[in-house]
Amino acid sequence: MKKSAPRYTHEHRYLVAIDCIIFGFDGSEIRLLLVHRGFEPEKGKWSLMGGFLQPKESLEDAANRILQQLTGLKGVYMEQLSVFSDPRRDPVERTLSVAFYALIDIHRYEKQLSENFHPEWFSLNEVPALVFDHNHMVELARQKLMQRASSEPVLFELLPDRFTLPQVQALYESLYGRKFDKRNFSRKMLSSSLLIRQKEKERTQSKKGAYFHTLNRRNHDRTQRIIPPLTL
Amino acid sequence: MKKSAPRYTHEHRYLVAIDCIIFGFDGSEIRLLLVHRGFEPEKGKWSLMGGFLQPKESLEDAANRILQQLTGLKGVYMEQLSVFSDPRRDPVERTLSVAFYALIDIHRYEKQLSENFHPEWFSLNEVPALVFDHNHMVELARQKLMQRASSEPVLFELLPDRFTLPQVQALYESLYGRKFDKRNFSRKMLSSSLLIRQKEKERTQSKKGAYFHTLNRRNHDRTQRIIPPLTL
DNA sequence: CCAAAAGTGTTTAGGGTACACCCATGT
DNA sequence: ACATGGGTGTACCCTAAACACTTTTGG
Repeated sequence: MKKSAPRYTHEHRYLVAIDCIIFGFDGSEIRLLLVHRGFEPEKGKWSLMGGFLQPKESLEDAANRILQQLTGLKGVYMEQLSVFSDPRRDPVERTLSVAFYALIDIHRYEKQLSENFHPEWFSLNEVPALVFDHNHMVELARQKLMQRASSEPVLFELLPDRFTLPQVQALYESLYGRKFDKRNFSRKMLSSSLLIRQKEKERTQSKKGAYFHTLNRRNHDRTQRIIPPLTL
Repeated sequence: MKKSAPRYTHEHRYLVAIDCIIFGFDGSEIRLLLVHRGFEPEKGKWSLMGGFLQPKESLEDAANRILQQLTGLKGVYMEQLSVFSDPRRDPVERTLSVAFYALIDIHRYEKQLSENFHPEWFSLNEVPALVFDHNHMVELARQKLMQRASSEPVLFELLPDRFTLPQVQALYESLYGRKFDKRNFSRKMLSSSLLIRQKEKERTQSKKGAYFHTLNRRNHDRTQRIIPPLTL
């Protein structure tokens, strides 16, 4: 009730940061790309890749810019997670942070681009202590991704253009921390008509070889529950 | 570990607003509480209830403050929806807006408290043109609520302490814009053991009267998919 | 007695789950 | 030949969906 006719001129302004939770998949488990924080406070500690919002960009623009700085990738799948706004989350000055999570094909990631940040991939199960509330962000992103992936085929964003069914299964198992039955899993996947089986096989993982598949982009568009609830 | 730290002196700072999408249920359909915007630009147009973030509060604090200003209610179910950050969304000055949606028991809402804002309840199907990107926010909130409600019993936040099964069904039907089969619906609801049937009946809607029910808060806590997917 | 809404049970079909064996190949 | 991982089919169960009649009571 304190302002009867609020003018913008009397309002406070805040720093706005973007932090990116970058997921990748190494073929057997989901990983997280972290960097060494390059400035005080908490310089040198592990951190999510982040940056400040610039005057002429939207948050989505900023997130893409930051992601590209680190990975060299553009046009990556990305989603807003949440804003973190505890007044004391950054001890230097009050800063709001908008967290985004991104799913990238780990093989397209170009190491050399980002040497300044000393980035490293961590297993989702072995995330080190991070600056500020970044551990919390990671945990929330994991949960949201689990939820999302149970109703939409987003996890394919983590896979290369050609992938095998056992790879897909390993991906789901890694995210949900569970084993799935091979037969049921492949039946579900194939019945979605999301996958197109190739003639070639992948032969490094087994003697018999596993068929490569590609995504059927046509069906991929429909956000309908193509992948059934997965009975999580 | 922290040293006397530099401020982030070269970074820009931004206005941060909060906008609340306030849902209610009048017994037959879901409604939206809108206010007359009290200041320029777009003064007098319909708008979501909003306000600016204050220096010592988190966004959640601010959203609760704003909601209480308008409705007199505290401790309301509320959730962060998204941040809207198009650089040109507010023509006066760049403003980020964090949208929250809230579910309130429309009967607890106290008209008199909020006369300054000339609030009015609108049917979700007849939302007028709103300022800035508020129509977009409403649409997104509706979608998110639908999603949420299909896996968690959140919609009970819209109902009074005692309610009838036909009311619950009308609520779901209003949100999803579909009819459900009475028999299947009540079986699902009752099998969740979320509801406790009372001895009294509600008698204004029908001659026979419908049993009141209350929420079983014990089961309500488990976020597990108590309410089955509802086959949307 | 009639209108209006509330309450209740059965059948069927589809999808999820559990479960075990053969296949292809490199060593 | 054998070890390793890849691929496939069947039976059961549970849940969702479709569907219609009886009950209550105010007018």
